[in-house]
Amino acid sequence: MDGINRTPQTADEIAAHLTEAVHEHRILPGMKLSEDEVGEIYGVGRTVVRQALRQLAHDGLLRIERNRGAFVAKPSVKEAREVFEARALLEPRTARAAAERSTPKDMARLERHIAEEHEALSAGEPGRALKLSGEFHVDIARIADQETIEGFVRQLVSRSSLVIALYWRRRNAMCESHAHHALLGALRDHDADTAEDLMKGHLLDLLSQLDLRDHRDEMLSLKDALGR
Amino acid sequence: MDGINRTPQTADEIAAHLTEAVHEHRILPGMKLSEDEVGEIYGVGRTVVRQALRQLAHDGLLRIERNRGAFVAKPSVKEAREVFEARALLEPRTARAAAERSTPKDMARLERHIAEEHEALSAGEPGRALKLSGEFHVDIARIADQETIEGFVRQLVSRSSLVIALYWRRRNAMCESHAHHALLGALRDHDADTAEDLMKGHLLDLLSQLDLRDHRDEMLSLKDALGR
DNA sequence: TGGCATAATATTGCACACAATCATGTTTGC
DNA sequence: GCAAACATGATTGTGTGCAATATTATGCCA
Repeated sequence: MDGINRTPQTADEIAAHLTEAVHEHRILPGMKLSEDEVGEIYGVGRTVVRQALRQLAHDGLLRIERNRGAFVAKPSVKEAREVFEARALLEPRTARAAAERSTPKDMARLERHIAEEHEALSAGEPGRALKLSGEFHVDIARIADQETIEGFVRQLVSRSSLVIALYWRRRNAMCESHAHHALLGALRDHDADTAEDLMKGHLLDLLSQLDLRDHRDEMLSLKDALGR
Repeated sequence: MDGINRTPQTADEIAAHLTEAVHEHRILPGMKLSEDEVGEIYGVGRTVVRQALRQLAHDGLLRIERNRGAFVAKPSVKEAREVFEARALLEPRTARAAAERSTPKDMARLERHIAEEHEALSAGEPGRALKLSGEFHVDIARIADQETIEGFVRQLVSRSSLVIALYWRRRNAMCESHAHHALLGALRDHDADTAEDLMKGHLLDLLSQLDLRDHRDEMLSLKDALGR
């Protein structure tokens, strides 16, 4: 649908593919990504894999330890708060700009996004729903025609996926699609104020559904300090 | 003073060294950074250089063209506006947070920064002054204890250096150190409102001193399209 | 003389081989 | 029996050689 080549070959494509796997929670925090292993999966040498891994590490998704390997990052509680504070600074104002610039074509795209999100939830694929939910936020920055901020939001959404994987309270469902639906309405009506407020509230909702007590990350870091 | 090893060896060190050169306007937009050349300078192989170059490209400082090489990016007018819009979203609120958390140790560090900035201007080293001016902004994010935003600001400051190299109006001096001095005072007094306002105004001042007329970048892109 | 096709050259893209370093399992001494 | 030191295996770090591709130079033809 979106990509022609079925198997990613270049470093950027592999990085994008791995990022998507993180978004869908198919790759979880703490997992090791061996160069040989990844290279064998995609049928490329270690040189290309290394480039992709360093790229993801630069975005904060991986943590490369010298002569140890690349591990999926496990954001600390502080890091989790920082990610959502940064999103709170960037996204509401970006949603306002998007509301002022939105076109019918953008609206159609967002509607399709929401529809797929619903579909994924109905089909019992929370990972795919989460990925689409993140892409929704990136798309708003794209509608605002702010490529620089779009890059930041993309990175923050990726790291948010890790945060959700670690600190999400309820495993069952993310019943947040109505927030996206409301945002869609504000964008269609070019209601900048409402769009900004909705986005701000949406991000606060997300944050409030996280369990960010201090001892949690210490437990996790201990757990893998002894039990891998 | 800051680094023990005089010659950068690892990819991150080389990337930092090159970034510093961009900040000091010793490396200008459009310049080509050959892998062999850079590798010979630092005494390392092309593998390490390639990692550093791709890292800088990911930050938007370089543009890597396939089988062509790495060239220092030349931000378009749109990109320049985006950079300062992103800074306007991030830095004022971050200055507010810094004002609420600033310690005497932080103040001493900032004072030393400003003193060095003055010194560089007096010594007729505008490049070094510009670099220190950028580090001032990054330091405020550090004082706010926001590592994620600090990373974004670091990237935006780097790209701002490129923007200034391309679109700055007056070549003579950047008499903006008084703005940094005023900010220092607000941070010392824990005056969050003033700090936020000062930062916002400071960024607007910077933007207003740029010549962002539309034809400028087309001229530049034409110039190197035919005359290298 | 100007335009185009072709050959030569230089630079990057990639895979591979060797070196360095860390983790693990074994052995030895107390 | 326990701890520490050592040897072994595995994984990453880096340099180098070959292949692919873009640019430049050259010669031919109109």
